[in-house]
Amino acid sequence: MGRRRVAQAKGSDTSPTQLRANVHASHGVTEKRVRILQAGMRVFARNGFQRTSVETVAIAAGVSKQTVYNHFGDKKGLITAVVSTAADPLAEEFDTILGSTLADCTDLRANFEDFGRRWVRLLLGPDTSALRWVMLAESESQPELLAAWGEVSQEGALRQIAGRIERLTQIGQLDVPDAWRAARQLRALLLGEAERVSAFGRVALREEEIHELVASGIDIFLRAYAPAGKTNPPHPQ
Amino acid sequence: MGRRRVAQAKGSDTSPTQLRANVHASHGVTEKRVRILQAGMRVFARNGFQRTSVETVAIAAGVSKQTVYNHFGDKKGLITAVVSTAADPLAEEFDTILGSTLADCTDLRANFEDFGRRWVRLLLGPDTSALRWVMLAESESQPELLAAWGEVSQEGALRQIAGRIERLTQIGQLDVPDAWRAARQLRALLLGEAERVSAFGRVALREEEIHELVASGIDIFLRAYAPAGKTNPPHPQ
DNA sequence: TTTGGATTGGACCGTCTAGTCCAAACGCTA
DNA sequence: TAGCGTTTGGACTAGACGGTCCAATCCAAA
Repeated sequence: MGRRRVAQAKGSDTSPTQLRANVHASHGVTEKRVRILQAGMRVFARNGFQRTSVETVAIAAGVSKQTVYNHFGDKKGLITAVVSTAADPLAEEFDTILGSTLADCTDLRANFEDFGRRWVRLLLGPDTSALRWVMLAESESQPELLAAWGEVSQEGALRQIAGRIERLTQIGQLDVPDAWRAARQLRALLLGEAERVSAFGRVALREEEIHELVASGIDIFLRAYAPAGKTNPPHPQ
Repeated sequence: MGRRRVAQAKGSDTSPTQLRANVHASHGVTEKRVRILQAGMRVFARNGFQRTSVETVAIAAGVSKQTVYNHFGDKKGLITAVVSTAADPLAEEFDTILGSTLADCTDLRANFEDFGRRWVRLLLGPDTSALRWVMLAESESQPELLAAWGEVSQEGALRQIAGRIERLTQIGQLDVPDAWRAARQLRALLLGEAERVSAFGRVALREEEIHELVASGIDIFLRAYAPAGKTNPPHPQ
């Protein structure tokens, strides 16, 4: 703990562009740190936490091993930093998704499918699936890692979804006797199936797989919960 | 010419089981082997494959390390033997379950719930959840391990379930337009949710959790697919 | 009793890795 | 230019682990 530590300064800048050419130019304080985090993400996602040595990360980052230890203390600190850096934008993104879907609307099916696709993409898309797998696989040693990540698929997200379902029921667009249960069912249909198809995050889902999978889940969901009067149009494709 | 030396366990030893040519008396030959397998199951399930040394297994089995190597060649062989020993009864058990459920019957809901509970119990009950977790977590190094195990939750089982659903549709007890898709939905509702609740096999499911989870899954399934005429009685509880 | 495979204990090797330590080099800023 | 914090490379410790080798021993069958 007593190690000197550079300022936390966790910028929300996750700009895709990396490898800025300026070797020493602009204020190198956080630069090394960012490079280590990015390299860690790459190499951890590919090889797993346990099977990746600190030195490997250092080399991948073009940095000495000692620098890694200077910044993150020990391997556990490095892993934690990498994971939380990756998981940070997720909750926010989930709110964004929910902000524009599952509301009162004209085409309920299209709306739910849109939500489902974006939710699945968020958790199992190309950017996140590998790291998600690693976290799942090795969370035994660090269970707290899954907390931040899981937030967007756990109780917090579920509560919000249940709220939306309840409101849709109140305005007559759905006929759901138990919103909480329905939210869990929806998660199972979307994320459960997505996780299986993606081998629990080991392979990224293709867009067409996401489409089919979400269409299937939303179909049974609306078949079960669309009001009797509503037509519940089957997918036109 | 050396002594016995179970020579070159490396490459050529791809034979699944060395099938001890039981040169010896009936009892002693397999006894050590069985003890090693049982100990391996215990200790692997608790600590994982990678973090458990061969010597640990040997000690837990009350056997010398060399004996383990004599029987299984190397660590990979040991793991494979342990897993397949555990997974062996699963497929058979699934057939048993399916043999007595999802057939023509009077109470469809009770029948489906019975099937669901037994399926979930088979894959995530107290006996199997720990080992399942370990397999899932460490299948990166040995993907083939999941094959035998996954058989009861993968395509094979799914095909059988789809067959049952199709027949039930033909005799008018269900109204399912796409049996294959419905089978996948059923799996997501039952196993997907069960896996999440059990933290992907890390903790065994309690019987009441299984009950609630299966009741929920079957409820939406029948709500979606019960024929319009059928009453589809909600769970009396 | 002899025989020979099965078993044992333990030394041993090579490799990998987390983490430490340090002196020299570097680069920014006063 | 001098000072000061960061970085670097590399040597080093300590421990874990897979796997091998071997001499001694056990034990049931012939």
